[in-house]
Amino acid sequence: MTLKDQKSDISARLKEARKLAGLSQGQVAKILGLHRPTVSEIESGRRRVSADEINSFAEAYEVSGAWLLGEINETLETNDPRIQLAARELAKIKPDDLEKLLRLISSMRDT
Amino acid sequence: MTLKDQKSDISARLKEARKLAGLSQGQVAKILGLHRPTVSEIESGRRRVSADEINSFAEAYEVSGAWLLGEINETLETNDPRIQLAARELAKIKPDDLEKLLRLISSMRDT
DNA sequence: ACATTACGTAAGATATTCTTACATTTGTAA
DNA sequence: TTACAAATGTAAGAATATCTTACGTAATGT
Repeated sequence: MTLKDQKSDISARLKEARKLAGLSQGQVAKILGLHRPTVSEIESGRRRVSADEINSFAEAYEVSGAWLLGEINETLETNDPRIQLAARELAKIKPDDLEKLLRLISSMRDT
Repeated sequence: MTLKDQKSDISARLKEARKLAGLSQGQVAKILGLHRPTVSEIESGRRRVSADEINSFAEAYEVSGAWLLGEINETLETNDPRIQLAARELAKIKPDDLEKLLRLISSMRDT
């Protein structure tokens, strides 16, 4: 699989975000501790971007990492008979723990 | 800079999310088109994770990429054994139903 | 036009990742 | 416990990607 075939085009968003931030590739390279050609390669989609680099870019450009990833909010339907069965399983968990669990899961949940 | 020094520990979240999804490394590897040792290396922090891989993991585990990036505040003690136990129960529920279930319970929680 | 800054790219050196194989751990049934 | 199976960890050479420096072109401003 070539790099160009990758579905999510983070490179375009990185380039767009950089310009919105009013920064040059050289400035960004210095901030992130990269070489300038590396930034060029990234924005042209010839070089991958790691998780930590995404976070660094997001901070430098003041955008969310989620936006850089191209995450799309998806809605979903809530009517399914199997839910009630699953809910009965959940009911076995102690209320105190359930509260914590819900907070954990909701923080992980797709928006 | 070694890989372990990277501030955002996406590897730990990937491992946690996989277990919550009830998947083995082998299953995940097949879904994402990776070799199983690669998943192992990723979860141990010895291999980087690219932007597209983050999106793929997020979809497979049904968590947000933002959470995998560590953007969402982790206010919870995830090493609490009681929560791990509860999470194991939740892992038995089919991923498709999990999100629906969470919505149901969230709506019940508000009173 | 000239100077300066920004950006793209080439090429060899370096580093990472891939792939296969084997080892270790963990879970489970006899 | 022992034995077996499944899951995970890891080693090592091959394949690939990235780094680093250098040079070239395009854009911008004076």
